[in-house]
Amino acid sequence: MPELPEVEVVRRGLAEHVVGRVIESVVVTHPRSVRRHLEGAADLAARLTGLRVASAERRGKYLWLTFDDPETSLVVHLGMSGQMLVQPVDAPAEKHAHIRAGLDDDTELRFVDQRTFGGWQLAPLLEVDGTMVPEPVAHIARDPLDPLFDADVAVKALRAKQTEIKRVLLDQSVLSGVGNIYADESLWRAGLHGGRLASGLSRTAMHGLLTEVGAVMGEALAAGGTSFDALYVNVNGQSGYFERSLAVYGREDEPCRRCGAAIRREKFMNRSSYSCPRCQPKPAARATRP
DNA sequence: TATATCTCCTGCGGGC
DNA sequence: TGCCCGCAGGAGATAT
Repeated sequence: MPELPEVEVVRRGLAEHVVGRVIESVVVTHPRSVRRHLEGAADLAARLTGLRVASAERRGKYLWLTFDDPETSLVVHLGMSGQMLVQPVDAPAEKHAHIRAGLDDDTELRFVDQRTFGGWQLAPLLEVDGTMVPEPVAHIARDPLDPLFDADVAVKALRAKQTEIKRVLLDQSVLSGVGNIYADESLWRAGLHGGRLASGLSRTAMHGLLTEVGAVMGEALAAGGTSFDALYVNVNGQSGYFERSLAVYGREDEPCRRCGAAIRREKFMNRSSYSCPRCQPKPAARATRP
């Protein structure tokens, strides 16, 4: 499941292998992968063809390519299972390769997506808070690895929410880049249960939590990301190693690495949450939702 | 307006 | 062996 570190690994790969290349052809074989491009697959293919890639950018979990045509950007979201692979043009197509863009160096940029939650779309660039971003990314907050990330602003936005802190961590319009895995890891490091009310945390506690979010993401990025299966890989098809460093996610009934208590798994927002019952005590019932 | 819930999708594993 | 069901979860749509 690609979160910020995994997406950044992919962005770096695109910067190395795709920037400077000219797109010579585009073939879309699964319409759902371009469902957010309302003008349709043929329009996307026609407008991409002939463009030279100028840069690979990222905010949170969104990726985009810019081109020598400053009016256009290609926005990519990997969803749960999306991959951006750079392969020799004659390499066998992957089972779920839904978009193939031929480049001018006899390679292909392929969008492979088993669960089809991700996709490509073309969008104009807008200036938001002093930074040019594609229109679909305009509502996404800066992420903790953004050089212009302001922790004080983020703490204020997080504490303004009258709901559980984990729900707010997953809200990309408040703080971007955090998904289910790193939310659980950050909360464990901060010693906070995800059911705590965001507005009930002190500034100091929220700053501490943000510090842990940045730390866990930085460590994951250094390890090349987290991988549970073949669904997350970089542009060369290689997996990361951070899974080995996860303290709580996916470790139900295993001992907490801090206190030894058995890690618990709970349902939250129709997905699993992992925490330590001793290090992360549940808040009073009034502030907890099942 | 803010918050909560539903829906999309596919492959895997477990149970029968 | 084959079928059914639950699970995984990002984010937009819809409901409250």
